[in-house]
Amino acid sequence: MKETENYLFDFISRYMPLGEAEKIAIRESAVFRNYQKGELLLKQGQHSKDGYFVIKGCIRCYYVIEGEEKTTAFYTESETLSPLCSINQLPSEYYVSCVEDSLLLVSNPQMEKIMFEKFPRFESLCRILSEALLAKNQTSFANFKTSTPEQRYVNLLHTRPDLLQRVPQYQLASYLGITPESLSRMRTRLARRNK
Amino acid sequence: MKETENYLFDFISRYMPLGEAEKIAIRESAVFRNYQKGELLLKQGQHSKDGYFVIKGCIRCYYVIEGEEKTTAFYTESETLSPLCSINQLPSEYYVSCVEDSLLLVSNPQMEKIMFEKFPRFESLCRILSEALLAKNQTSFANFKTSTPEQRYVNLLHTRPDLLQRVPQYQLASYLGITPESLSRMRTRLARRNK
DNA sequence: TGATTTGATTGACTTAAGTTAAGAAAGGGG
DNA sequence: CCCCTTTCTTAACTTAAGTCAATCAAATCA
Repeated sequence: MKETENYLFDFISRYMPLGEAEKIAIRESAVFRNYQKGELLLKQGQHSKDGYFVIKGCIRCYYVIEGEEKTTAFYTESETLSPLCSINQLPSEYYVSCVEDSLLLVSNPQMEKIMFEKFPRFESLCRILSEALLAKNQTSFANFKTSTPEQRYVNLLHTRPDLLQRVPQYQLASYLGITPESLSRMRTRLARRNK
Repeated sequence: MKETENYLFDFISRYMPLGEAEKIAIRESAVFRNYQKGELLLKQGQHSKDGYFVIKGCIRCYYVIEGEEKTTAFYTESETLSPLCSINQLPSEYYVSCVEDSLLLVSNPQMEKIMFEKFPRFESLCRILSEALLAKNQTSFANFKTSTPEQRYVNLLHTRPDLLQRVPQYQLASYLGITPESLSRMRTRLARRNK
């Protein structure tokens, strides 16, 4: 457990140095949980305000549209899945499942509220993190819009090469906005071209 | 000016009720600025930490890729453009320009810091707003990924019908992830189909 | 191990997007 | 009002993605 706490502290300190008292507070209230490969953390229709910070493993968001899974996001080590429905109070439109056995830090607004009251700097931290996530998300979206499927794939190859190993190809396909068949053909096309 | 302040207060109060002292503080430090149609608020390569809240008008983000403008976002009344480069300190990769004469509230981290120190609740507000923006952005991205160009266009027709009037079609095209020619053909296709 | 499920590939065909180029329509400024 | 710029449309052609179906490979499990 010591190790996973240090992992978390290292991550946080990239954004804000932590005092001892604050570390203790986190140690006392942080909830770490293990999930198994294939486990569902959230189903469509459920109400959940939980957020997840990935210590180890990989989780995935997907929609089911006309019976088809459409994967929209993967979260791996040091990445945060923040809930979409916490503000509007609507039921979830998507699923969250575990791609691998994973260790996650789980949070929710009630826990955060308590922490913010005790340590206002945590709210500062969360604001900064949230702004950073927003910036990252906007950049990814812009990148997606301005690229062809092939450019997206090549880009993924460079920016997150691990994903190609960790995740089945049919999930990557919808993540890239195409069908599994198209991705398969694209790969053979690229292989032929680079030979 | 009274009117534009009230507009801002109304927006904020959707998220958090404001006390009189807080309203006064905003009144004293808020910077409103008018921009003309076509004016550039940010150029590629510039360093800027300014954020913009649109009181009236429309602004647009676009990249220039191989000489082509690729529009990635429009911001209209009550929407916020938060800077992407404030954290990483990198030069901007995109442009921001005014689609129409616009009235904007301008902010930057220095101003925010002063406000946060005087009124910690502002930081709370900014955290909440930022989380809401993140959720909205993630939902838009997921929607984009899981839709065909045609579905995106039809969806835009329903969710932001005003944009089609305010913005030239070639800018909408890249916003939808397609070329102007494709959008034009798509429109005739749809018109023929619905007749 | 053998059987079953799951994931990846391939092929044939359809559809729509990208590209290039030309011309028409609309809008703004003098 | 006309000219010029900007925006939109149309056409012909190329390319690649979607779809459906069959097959192949690999992982899982009884």
